[in-house]
Amino acid sequence: MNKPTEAELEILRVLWQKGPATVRFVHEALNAQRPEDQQIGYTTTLKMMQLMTDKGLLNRDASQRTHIFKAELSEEATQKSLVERLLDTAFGGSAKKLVMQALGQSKTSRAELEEIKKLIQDMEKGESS
Amino acid sequence: MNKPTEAELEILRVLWQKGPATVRFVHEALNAQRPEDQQIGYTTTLKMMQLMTDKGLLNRDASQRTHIFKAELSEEATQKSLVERLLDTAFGGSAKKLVMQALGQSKTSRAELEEIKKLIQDMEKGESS
DNA sequence: AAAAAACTACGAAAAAATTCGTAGATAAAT
DNA sequence: ATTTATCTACGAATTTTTTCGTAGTTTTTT
Repeated sequence: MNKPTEAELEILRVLWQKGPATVRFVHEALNAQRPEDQQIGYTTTLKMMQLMTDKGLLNRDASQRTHIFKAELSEEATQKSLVERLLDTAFGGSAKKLVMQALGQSKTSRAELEEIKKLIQDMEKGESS
Repeated sequence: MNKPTEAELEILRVLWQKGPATVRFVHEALNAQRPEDQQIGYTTTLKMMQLMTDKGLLNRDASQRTHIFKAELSEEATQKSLVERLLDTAFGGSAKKLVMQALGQSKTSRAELEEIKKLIQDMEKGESS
């Protein structure tokens, strides 16, 4: 029953990528990605992370004055539920459509394409029907 | 600049699937999918569709008293922008991760897998680097 | 032709998500 | 030892999204 909002996802992304971190660290990472004219305040990030902790999205180590937060759910688990949601809210359950959209619009590297192809081949092997 | 909200998507889905329709029709389709205890009011759907029309998401034929609405953007165009959004809000731009998630969790038919593989092969051909 | 049902318009309440300011405490710098 | 910077807590303002009630018309039913 987890559906992180957009703002929450931004924070999760930082934590997934950089590992457990302080509010300050996350905050700076967020603002680094934002245009000059829409930087957010420190307390906004702080509040956000506090709320996320209450919701169970984050986990905090408060043994030091400066708390360390980490994502409670793995990147994969969260992505899975997001894809699931997108799949049936917007794609009527068709993974093919989604995949083709995703590949069609982004410049995916050759190496990545190879990996995907391998995955597909494995799936085809593993399937009986 | 299009990012339909969840509630808006629900309406769009009806219109994509059923074609241009009245508020009444959409409204009933929506409530048909909802549990008894969270049905929405008619004027809610109406207002929603009016707002969507203002935003340019819908298009209305008001020549009759009972207006007929249709989705302004095609299902594909919208899906594209949704995938785009998901890609960079949750997958940090990595189409590979998204694709692998999508394939990993759904039972995609062998035929569909083939189609996807073909797409990938085409992409690999078309690329120079 | 009166009553009931169905429509749109529209203001605004309610709910959800985001943002921020202030206060009080601790640590760091001068 | 003072001042300055940094942190968390927390209430609340703002913004966005969703919901609905009321009013005024037109159509349909009785």
